[in-house]
Amino acid sequence: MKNSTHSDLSRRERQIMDILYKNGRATATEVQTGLPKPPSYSAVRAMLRVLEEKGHIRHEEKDLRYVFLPTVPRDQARRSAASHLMHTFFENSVEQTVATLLDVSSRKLSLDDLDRIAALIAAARKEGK
Amino acid sequence: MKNSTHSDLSRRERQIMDILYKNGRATATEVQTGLPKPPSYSAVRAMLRVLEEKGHIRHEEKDLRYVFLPTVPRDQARRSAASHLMHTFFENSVEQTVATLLDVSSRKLSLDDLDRIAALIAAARKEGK
DNA sequence: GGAGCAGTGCTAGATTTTTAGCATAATGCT
DNA sequence: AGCATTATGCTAAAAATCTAGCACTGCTCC
Repeated sequence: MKNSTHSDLSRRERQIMDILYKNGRATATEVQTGLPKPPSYSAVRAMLRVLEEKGHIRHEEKDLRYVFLPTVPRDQARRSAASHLMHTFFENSVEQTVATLLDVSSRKLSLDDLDRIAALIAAARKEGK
Repeated sequence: MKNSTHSDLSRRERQIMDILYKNGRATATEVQTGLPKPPSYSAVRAMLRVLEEKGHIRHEEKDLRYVFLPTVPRDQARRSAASHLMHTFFENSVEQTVATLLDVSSRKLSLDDLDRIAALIAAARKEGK
């Protein structure tokens, strides 16, 4: 069993996984167009094959095409990505992380959004009690 | 000038940058020990040299040793890492991101912590108004 | 029915990454 | 002074990544 931390993927592999996590699933062509400085189609296919061999992704057949998706469930991937971010950049401080998130996207937040976020805090408080 | 998105670093380069962002700064030896499956000291040095050539890091001399640090200021790196996370895994939703952060570290959060986070929301609300 | 897509599988080769090894310089100790 | 230790600089080469090309299959639409 491979311990597949996001951080021991190669550059292209990581870029591909990012697309897959973002979209949930994607065909080879979609991956190709999503990639920075897109390589040839065959190149993408080869990389997908390797990722599959390594167990990071799997494919399903949909209307005669392959659709690729991560083997690790999205929720789990999210959690570990979030942990890694906090750990690497924010000294594991939720507070600092949230502060930055709010700051980065302050333009796009409505009052309703803020209400919902506040509700999350309240819920956490109740839970912790 | 290189457009240095975090995502077009090689595997080792990324691992090294993570250590540097986490610690703020580090000597070659510290980088070495921080690396998963640590390679030889010379290997680390070589990679640091490359990272420096590419402009991702620089070094200062401290007591006759080199101390390496990222060229991009920590705050800026934080912001773009946080953005990338939200974008890749959370459909740009602050709310969902925060929910996951809270969940992941619920054990470690005191009521005070939650108060401070709530205060951030309140501040954002005031600001937006 | 066959020409033209659009997809897959595989392989060989170029390019990058990653690594170790060796030479050299400065320090500190005996 | 001489030696061990701990740095740095550089280079060659192993290993891994990344890429393109070709062969094959199945579909569709003249």
